[in-house]
Amino acid sequence: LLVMLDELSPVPYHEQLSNILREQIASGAIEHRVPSLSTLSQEYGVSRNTVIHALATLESEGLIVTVQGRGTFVVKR
Amino acid sequence: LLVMLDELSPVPYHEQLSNILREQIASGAIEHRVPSLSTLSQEYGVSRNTVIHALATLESEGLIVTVQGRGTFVVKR
DNA sequence: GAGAATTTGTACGTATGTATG
DNA sequence: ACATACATACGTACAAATTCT
Repeated sequence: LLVMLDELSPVPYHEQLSNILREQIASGAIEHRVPSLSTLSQEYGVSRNTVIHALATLESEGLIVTVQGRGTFVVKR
Repeated sequence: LLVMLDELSPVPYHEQLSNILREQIASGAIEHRVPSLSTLSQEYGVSRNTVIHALATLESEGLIVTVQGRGTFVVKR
């Protein structure tokens, strides 16, 4: 169920992760809340900073919003 | 001539820097090429990562483009 | 209300890789 | 080949906001 990152791919981790999450949002697999930074970091085996990078991409695309102290959420459209 | 960052400000460094650069682009003080990461890092006394953060903001706004190995450039409009 | 736990935000230093000149 | 310049990624530390006990 959990798509893992490919360390041999030329696509960087942060981009692989944003691609995965974008797809999960599009498919409805993630409906409301995006897992926390720590959770994503552990599940995908990348650093917290890398997760932040991935989420920043999705936020700049307007797909999610992050709220300090609360979490990260899918933008309804 | 060089506006320095305010360490007491609640506005984070990366945002102060992106604000400064945005203004310099708008005013024409930076016409074509944005100083290198190392230059900005040294001049403003912040880390390379912080400069990258600031530039990423401007790039997401479409104001600049960064090209690996070449540099960072103002987008003509 | 107080305190702890959770969660995102900022920032640094470091290392290595990739692309250009 | 060498220097320059951006790209990715890690670990770490602390701050700020929210939520839970």
